[in-house]
Amino acid sequence: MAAREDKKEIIIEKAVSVFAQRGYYKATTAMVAKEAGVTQPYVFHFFANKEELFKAVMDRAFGRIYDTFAKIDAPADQLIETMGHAFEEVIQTHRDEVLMVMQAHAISEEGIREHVRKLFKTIFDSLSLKFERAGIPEAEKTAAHFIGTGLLITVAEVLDLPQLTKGVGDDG
Amino acid sequence: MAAREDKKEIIIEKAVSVFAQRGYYKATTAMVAKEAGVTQPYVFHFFANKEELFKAVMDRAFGRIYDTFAKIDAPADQLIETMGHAFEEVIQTHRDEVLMVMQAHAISEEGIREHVRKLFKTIFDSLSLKFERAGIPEAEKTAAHFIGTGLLITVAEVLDLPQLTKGVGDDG
DNA sequence: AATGATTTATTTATCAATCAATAAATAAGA
DNA sequence: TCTTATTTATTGATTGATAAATAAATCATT
Repeated sequence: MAAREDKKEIIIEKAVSVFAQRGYYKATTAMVAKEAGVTQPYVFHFFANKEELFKAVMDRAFGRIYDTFAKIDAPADQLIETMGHAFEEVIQTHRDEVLMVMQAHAISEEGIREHVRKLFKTIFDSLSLKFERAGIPEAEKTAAHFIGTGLLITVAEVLDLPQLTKGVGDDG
Repeated sequence: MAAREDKKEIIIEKAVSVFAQRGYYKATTAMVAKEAGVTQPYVFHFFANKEELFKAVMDRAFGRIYDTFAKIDAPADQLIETMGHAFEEVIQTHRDEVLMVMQAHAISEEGIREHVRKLFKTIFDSLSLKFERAGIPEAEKTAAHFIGTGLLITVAEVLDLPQLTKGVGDDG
């Protein structure tokens, strides 16, 4: 029988796709449990409530994006382009996670909103620092633009409006 | 006693703020009814279901943003700046409506998503056309960037991260 | 103008469904 | 046997929605 940590891991993994596809409110703990091959009440053995489960899922998804940017090391004049490509790659390999992260700001649960706030701030700060260290002028503005582009890509994906991203990513 | 259309109007008006403040799923028809000074079932006398009510609310909010841009007439070299200022003004005068529109893409109700898609497309097309007619190069890309900035402002507002919008709006 | 009939507006009461969460019971392994 | 892992059974709370009842307004007729 699978060890406790394994089961917890599986639940988080499956919850990512359930939350991503249905959104926080339409995703039920029963669905997550079913996907993970576990009974619904057993989810609450690992997470105090639905909110805590979602936070764990967000940490997982955010972490992947954070790590993707963190490990990039390119010369200043290619940094933004390289990071842009890296982001596009994450979107392809972990589409659900990225879309979920970029839509999380719309969840009106106070605890979640605060958590999401911290995660966005962490990403923004690390982007700013990276750009600043690379000697890129207006590092913060560039970081903000980077996030704004991510949001735009998400809306284009979710609403199936590819026109919105035609030519996006060509420059900074 | 208020005429039928008046009541419907009042319900939409109050529903805007309820939906904006609580989000689609956490907003209940009972709350909307209470704010409008009406009983909960009576809301269903005007709208077939919660979804239809929300669509009406979205039309109202989107319409305001659309009209704001539509009536702007400025020389090409000042158009984007003028429109940016106009948008900032709408955010101040009708904050709830703007934030709601910019977050609507995260609602996972199929009917709503399709409606939101059409509204976003309408705005994007009209922005593109306006920029194109003004002789602005890369009109579509500019329109997309405009929307992306709106999304960024929304996230900054909702998550209380003013750093994200420091310096945003200074250029195109 | 007063009265009664008829339609329109609005409420009370309630249903059926869903869901997160708890508690108690059982199975498995050490 | 004792602990850990997991399930069954159940609950309490919400919520969108419906149906039946009431009140208010409108209108026709005397």
